Amino acid sequence: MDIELQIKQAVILAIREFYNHEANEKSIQIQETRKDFEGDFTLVVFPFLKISKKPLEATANELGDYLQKNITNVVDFNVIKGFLNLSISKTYWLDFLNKNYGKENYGIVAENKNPEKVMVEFSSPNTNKPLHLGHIRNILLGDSVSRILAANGKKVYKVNLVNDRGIHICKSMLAWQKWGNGNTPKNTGEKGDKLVGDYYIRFDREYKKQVEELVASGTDEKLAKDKAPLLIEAREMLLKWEAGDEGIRQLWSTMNGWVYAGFDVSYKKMGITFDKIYYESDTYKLGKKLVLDGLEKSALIKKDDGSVWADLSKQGLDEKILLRADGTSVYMTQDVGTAHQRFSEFDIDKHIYVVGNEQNYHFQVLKLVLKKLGFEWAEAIYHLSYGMVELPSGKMKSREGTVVDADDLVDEMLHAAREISKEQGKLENFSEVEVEKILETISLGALKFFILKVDPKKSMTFIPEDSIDFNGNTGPFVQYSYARIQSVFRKANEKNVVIPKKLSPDCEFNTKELQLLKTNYAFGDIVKEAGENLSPALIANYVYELAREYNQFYHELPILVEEKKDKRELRLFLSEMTGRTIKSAMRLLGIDVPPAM
RNA sequence: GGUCCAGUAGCUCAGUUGGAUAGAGCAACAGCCUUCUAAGCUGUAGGUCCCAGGUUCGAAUCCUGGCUGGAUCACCA
Repeated sequence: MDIELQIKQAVILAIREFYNHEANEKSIQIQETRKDFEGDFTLVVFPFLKISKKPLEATANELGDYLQKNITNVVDFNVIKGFLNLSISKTYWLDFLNKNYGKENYGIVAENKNPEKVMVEFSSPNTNKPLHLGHIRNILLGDSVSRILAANGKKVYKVNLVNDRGIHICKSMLAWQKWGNGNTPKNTGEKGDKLVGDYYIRFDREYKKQVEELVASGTDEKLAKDKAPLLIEAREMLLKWEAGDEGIRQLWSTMNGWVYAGFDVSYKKMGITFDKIYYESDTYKLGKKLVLDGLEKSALIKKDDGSVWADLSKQGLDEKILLRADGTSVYMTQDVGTAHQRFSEFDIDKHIYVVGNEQNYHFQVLKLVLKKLGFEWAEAIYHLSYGMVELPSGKMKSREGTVVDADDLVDEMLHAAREISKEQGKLENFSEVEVEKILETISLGALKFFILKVDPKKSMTFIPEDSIDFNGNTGPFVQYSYARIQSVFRKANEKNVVIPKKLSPDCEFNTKELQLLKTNYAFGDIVKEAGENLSPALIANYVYELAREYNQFYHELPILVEEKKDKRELRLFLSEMTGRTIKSAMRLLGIDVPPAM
């Protein structure tokens, strides 16, 4: 049984016996002992003083005594202030090692027989411009969260909802019609999403020019923005699209096709896949029927002009429109529809939306509307909200060209990895194919780790130089530690050192070995907790700690030199455990594992 | 103005849900390559945890009030 649980139960018994009192679980706090003190686990004694009616020292000693006598694995204790530090026997830790040694995926739960089904929606790009750094944060979070959920035994569906319709697409289409000269990705060699994005920018430029001209000729600015000829044309195009105009539809699907080809390249570069891709052009009419049903049940209200609203004033919000006066639907209506469709189609138990925090209000409302409509799964939707990615120079603005393009960024990371490796002569003994593979692994690992280590809900600053740095709290450092561990085994093998299947019971630890062991011990809990909090950052920061412990440890303790046999075996054991834990953690983050360099 | 989120070292970030003397990396300084990979390790320096109250054995963490920054408050998606 888990030692922490064992201690907890013993404490309950002790309190019942000594003080004739039923302690509630929550008052019993057991934590890992801080490094500077002796012991493995610490019981906080303060909460029991009122019950024991005895001085601090006496209470702590009494409890410590009881635990030592009643739990075989508690071999010693000491009391410092209100903290009871318990030392756990070496046998317990050895058992832990021996038990988990054979597990290839230590800390990861296999898929249950009857798993909870979770859908994760992420990426969700518009088809009028290429992916940028903001999308990268979204994509990496979505991918990583999916992996963490899967590692907790859930069945995960990764889905993408492409926003392929609307006025913004029409702007790109119109600009291409006017100034495109028949350019295609094929005849220009340009990536499709970039090509289309260029025309979106072109539209904006020409549109601004028109607005300026109108203002110069005396038109009110607000009016000018609304009445610029280009915008009117784009609106007309959208109407035609909605009416199913064949020519427009043709152009639309051609240009979107270019964009998808471009996106595929970007996703592939990042190693991202989806189980299903939804298109808004297929789903934008969904939800209308559900809203009308809700109206019938009087869950919603109809105004004089015929528009339909949800009244959320009781929940502290205002009213939200769901159907316009002309009966057409809005974004919210659509989301109600797609959610309903997904819950019935996939029979999912939970739906996670990875969407930026600018939509916090939207998802708050969505949940309330679903509840109003009477769907019992309304509580099962979760908005994984994340903050913006800013640059040292400030915010990214796509129209002002200050965005960091996703492909460019990945390429730059690769370039930096190449330069640094060349400079240090790290990859001299590898073939060209191997070198390319390693560089890709490292540069992508650096990017992913840099993004994921930050708490999702916080906005973050992306510093290009720091992201490319391979020292310190970075992906390459974690990969490096793993590679070193692999190297230990390779060298051991060369020297015919056999790694035993089981450690002998008289194997001794020193403090550093114990530290590393305890860090490994925590991994399973971290995975579980990260799943509950939907936080890859937790894993990232943890695995960095582990890699650091490892590096400090092995720096001082050569393994393969002459020393007592069981000591050597213990270290090989620890290496392998640590290696597996690091590898598992990297996989949860979506970071590739490098070979032993 | 209403609502939500954030504020921790010069910079970028952790801080295990209220515990012991608040931690890393970067940048600065001083060291460590015949040992397994120096993409590393050791040390020095660096803190009003935004401010003020409150809750209690105990607060970076919880509550209240302020300050600063961000998001949002569309018949856009």
